[in-house]
Amino acid sequence: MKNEISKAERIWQTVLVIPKGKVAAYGQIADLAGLPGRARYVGKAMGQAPQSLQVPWHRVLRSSGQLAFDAGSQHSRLQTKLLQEEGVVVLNHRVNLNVFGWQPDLGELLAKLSF
DNA sequence: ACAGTGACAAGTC
DNA sequence: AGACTTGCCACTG
Repeated sequence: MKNEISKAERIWQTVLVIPKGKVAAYGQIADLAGLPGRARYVGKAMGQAPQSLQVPWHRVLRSSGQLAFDAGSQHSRLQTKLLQEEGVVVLNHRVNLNVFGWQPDLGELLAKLSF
């Protein structure tokens, strides 16, 4: 025990702030988590995130709006399903960021992330 | 310490 | 629009 809050935890915390019905890009999460340029690490950290945190990984996708997983894979289907259940329209393995893209509010970030 | 790896992103053709 | 190239840097063996 030594490092209090690892980078991965900051990422998880940030993802947890994504409101239901919205989606965010990996790079965006990395940026909000205070780790600009660490988009790749975000994805890796997601895989390590424990279930107990209930991280809404399905609300995280690529900057282009495409799902991060391979089309047809079990993961992508689950992600699509979860998103649609939240009201997010997923067409052709992608999401319209103009409509469902998350635009973080400074107030909420301060309240939940306390940066 | 070093090299390989990666749920990405932006640029080029 | 699709395929390829480069940059990024934390993590792992």
